[in-house]
Amino acid sequence: MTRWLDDQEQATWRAFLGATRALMDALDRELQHEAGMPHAYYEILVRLSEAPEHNMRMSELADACGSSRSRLSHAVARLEESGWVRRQDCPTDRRGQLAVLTDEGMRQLTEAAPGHVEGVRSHLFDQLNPSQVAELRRISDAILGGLKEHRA
Amino acid sequence: MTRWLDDQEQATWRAFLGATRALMDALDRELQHEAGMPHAYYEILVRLSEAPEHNMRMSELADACGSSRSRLSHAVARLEESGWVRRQDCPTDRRGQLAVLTDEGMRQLTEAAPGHVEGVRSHLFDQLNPSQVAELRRISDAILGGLKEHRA
DNA sequence: CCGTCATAGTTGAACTCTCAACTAATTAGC
DNA sequence: GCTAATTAGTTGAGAGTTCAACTATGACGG
Repeated sequence: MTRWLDDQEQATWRAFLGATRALMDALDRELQHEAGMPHAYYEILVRLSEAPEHNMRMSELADACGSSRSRLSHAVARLEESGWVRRQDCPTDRRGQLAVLTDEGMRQLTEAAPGHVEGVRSHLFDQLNPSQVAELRRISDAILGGLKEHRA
Repeated sequence: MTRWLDDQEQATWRAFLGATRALMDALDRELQHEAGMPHAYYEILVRLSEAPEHNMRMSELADACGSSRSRLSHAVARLEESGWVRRQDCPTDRRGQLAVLTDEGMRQLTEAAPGHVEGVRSHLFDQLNPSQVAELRRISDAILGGLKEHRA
């Protein structure tokens, strides 16, 4: 009954696994080394920096980062200790919290960004031709689409 | 100086990030739920099951799994507690250790495999057409190749 | 041989993530 | 309005990962 992987699929799966793991590990290591934060935390700062007023509801932010609420809660607690984010009560829903990017957080992000972008470019985009980039986009969208359906 | 990402690259990067994260999270959750182990541990069992005599040197195994030595050491310790792997002194190098898949470990793997493969198929391959699978393979190889060069 | 350097693997602490349980506030049904 | 069900977010414990420090063995140059 099991629909096993054929050789082509098996090889693709292992290559994909190896590549994404190595890529993420490299970016995480670089970011940790140069900016003192893991990639997941960097992404939180990015999302906040793009939000109006540099703030977002916790849930919104969790969705944007593809993170669980719990994970985000712990992460924001950590970022608060660093002084890069602060929490604020939501004015329209008394259950809610806003995560707000501080000026110091924005400064950190501005410092970290060039190095990280260079990492993404050199490890990923420099290795692919334009049509591969386009295809990677379509492939990623397809995977994400499938997973969203599964959840529904 | 910084080679920033253009819109197409930015969108591709975020889609890729979201897709791989969601995919790995889903597979990890399924494996944890159905087999009581994370994906990284499953991979260790797979590699051992493919090795002659069901055993491998720790370093070899770490390389095969794209894992650090430390990570593997902790993981094998955990798998040893579960009785799925055991350690054995290497006969040719007194510094070395062999990780050996136990019969019970093999049984666990055999039980876990169909569910996991179904996950990989439904979440990944069912979402892609054959040419996308082929392209994903080439893209993954390119990324991996680039990272290996970087290290050298 | 002997000192130096590299390799194999482990360890503990600090950190991050997951999961389930929990509080508190909002919404929906009757 | 009042109770029940959702939703927002937090918390603590347990599990996995990272990093640097460490032990022990093997390899190499003189």
